Parts: sequence; structure tokens; C-alpha cells
Amino acid sequence: MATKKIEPRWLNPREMKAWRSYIVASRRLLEALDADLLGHELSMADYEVLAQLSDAPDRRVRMSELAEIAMVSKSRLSHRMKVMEKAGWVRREECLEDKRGSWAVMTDKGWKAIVKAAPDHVASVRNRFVDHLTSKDQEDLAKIFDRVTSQLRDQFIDEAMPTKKK
Amino acid sequence: MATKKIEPRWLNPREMKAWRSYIVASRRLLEALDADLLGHELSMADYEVLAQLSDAPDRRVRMSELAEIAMVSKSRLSHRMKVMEKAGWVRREECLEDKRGSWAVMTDKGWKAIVKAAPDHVASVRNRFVDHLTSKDQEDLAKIFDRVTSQLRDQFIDEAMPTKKK
DNA sequence: TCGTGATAGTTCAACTTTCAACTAAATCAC
DNA sequence: GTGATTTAGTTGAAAGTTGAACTATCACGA
Repeated sequence: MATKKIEPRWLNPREMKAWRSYIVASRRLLEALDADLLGHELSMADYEVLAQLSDAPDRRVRMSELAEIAMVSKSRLSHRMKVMEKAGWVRREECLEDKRGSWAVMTDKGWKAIVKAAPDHVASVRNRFVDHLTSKDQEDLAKIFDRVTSQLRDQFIDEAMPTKKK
Repeated sequence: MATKKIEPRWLNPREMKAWRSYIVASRRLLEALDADLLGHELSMADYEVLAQLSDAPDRRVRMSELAEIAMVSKSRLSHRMKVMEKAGWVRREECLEDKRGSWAVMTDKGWKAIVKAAPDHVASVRNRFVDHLTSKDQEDLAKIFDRVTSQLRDQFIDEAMPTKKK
């Protein structure tokens, strides 16, 4: 790999400000949201898993897909499912269509847990974040971050297929 | 504690979109930035610690302050410092002014490591994030997230001192 | 100057996450 | 069909993180 030395383009003050404001707020925000969920014995990541599961048809999703939509690794999901299974919130069922696979299924107890946690979590998201944004802010923000996400996806595709050009 | 049952104010579609766009992009972004730093044997959190240390006068900061500005817990910092000390990037020195305390000091080797990592990290922050924002986006974003941070701080103060009103 | 409480920092144990190795089943190429 | 690859998911060990308990020191008031 040829390593041409390129003078780095440092961030100008405006760029730096945006980046730092974002990163600082994000860390503190996630921290606060996690703390707010503590009373329900949930982390943000576990909440996300349960929320996605509760949204799915019949409250059942294939493990791989759940990992994908809840944005956790398969391994991590596997471990967390074991814990949440012990808590009685979820259950795993074998998949008949694909015998390698399995279904993550939400139990009634899990449903009750997420239904109980959701109002507090939403209140927390409001208090800590959403209610401090104007409608315009919300729209701007969605636009910006959608752009960031789609760019990340494109870059990921590029990196995964280094032979394909562009 | 009186638990008055309040009908939760769910997020409307605009609010939900903003929140989800933000949370999805943030997770993916942090993931990508972390992956980009892997080549330098650094995580974002460790990078932050070293960056803050390298910015300090004489590249030395008291442990508590370093934990504060790098946004990690004291316990976590203590553990990471042990690792980074083993790597030869930092060193701890006893504090003469306050014998309970200690200084985190960056070594020459640590300085070289951060100087080597920084251009790649900045490029990564650009590629993944900053370069996809217009100047206006950057300004909007900084304003929004500064607001979020200061609100979080106010809430934290409120929670820490529940007797004080407002 | 004593004692009480706060602060600085580390450590231990419990828990969580990661990464690589693994099993088993599906799919593909010929 | 059959061998090679890919995919689904789990596991175990190593590494990382958390939170509480702990030591040592400092700071303050009586």
C-alpha cells in the first residue's frame, strides 16, 4: 500500500466547534438516558432490543435481523438474550424454515416490562433532548444525520468491495 | 414518592424522526470512528484521554480533572491509565501539593503516538461527519447541542440538590 | 487540635462486550 | 450430487467497564 504523505486538513474553528459540541452532548446525553432507564433495570442497548422486538409482527424476529435493527453485534445479542431470557422477557424458538436460525420472541412479561418502561423513556428523551429543539431544529437535524448515515453506508460498501470503483 | 399517573406525551412523527435519525447515525458514526482508530491501537475514549492530556500545559493533568474533561469515570480512567502506562504512553507522578492526588503525564512516546494518530483521526472525522455538513449545518448543530449540554448540566444540578428550587 | 466529613485515587468483584473459534445448515458451482 | 463457501447463531476466553468499598489525605468548624 503506497503511503503518500498528505498534509492533514485540520478542522477550522467552526468545524471544530460543531464536532466538539456534538461529541460532548452525545456522551452526556447517552449517559443521562442510560441513568434514567436504570430504574427499569435496562440499558439503552437492551431497551433498543426490546423495543425493536415489540415492534415486530407477532413480536418475533430472527436473531440476525434483530441484531441488525437494534444495532448490536450478533455475539452481543446472543449474550444479552441469554440474560433477558433468564429475566423471562424473551424466549428463543427454533426456526423451521431455516434450521440454522432461531426466532427471538417477546414474552408477555417482556411486553409488560417494555410497556412500563416506555413512558419514562420517552419522557426522558423529551426532557434531555427533543423538547429543547424547535420544529425546525428537528427537521434540520434529521436531514443532517440521515445524510451522515447514508454516507456511512456508502463508505461501508466501498470498503467491503475494494475492487469496485467509486 | 407520590406517583401520579400521567398520560405520556409520545413523540410525534417529526420528533420521532429527529430522534431516530440522530441515534442511528450516532451509533454508526462512533462505530466507524472507532474502527478507523483501530490501526493506531486506540479507542475513541483512549484517544480522547490522550488528546486532552496532550493539550494540557506541560502535558500533565491531575487524574480527576482528566477524567472530567475526557468524560470518563475516575475508575475507568484509572484502569485505562494502567494499560497506557504499560504501553509507555503515559506515566503517573505523585502530586506534591496534594498528597492524595497524582498527575497524569504524557511521555514522549505517548506524544509521538497521538501526533501520529491525529491526522488519521481528523481525516476520519471529516470523511464520516464534518465534510457532509454545510457551514450553516455546522453552526446550527453547535447551537443545538450546546443547548442540550447546558440543559443536561442544569438538570444534573437540580437532581444533585433536590431541596433547592428551580 | 480534634473529629467530622469531603475529596483523590485505586482496587476488587461482578458484569458486559469483543473477537475468534466453532457447529450446523444452507447455497453455490460444476 | 458433491465438495467448497457462505450464513446463522452460539460459545469461551480475554479485555473492558462499573460501582461500591477502601486508603489516605485534606479542610473545616468548634
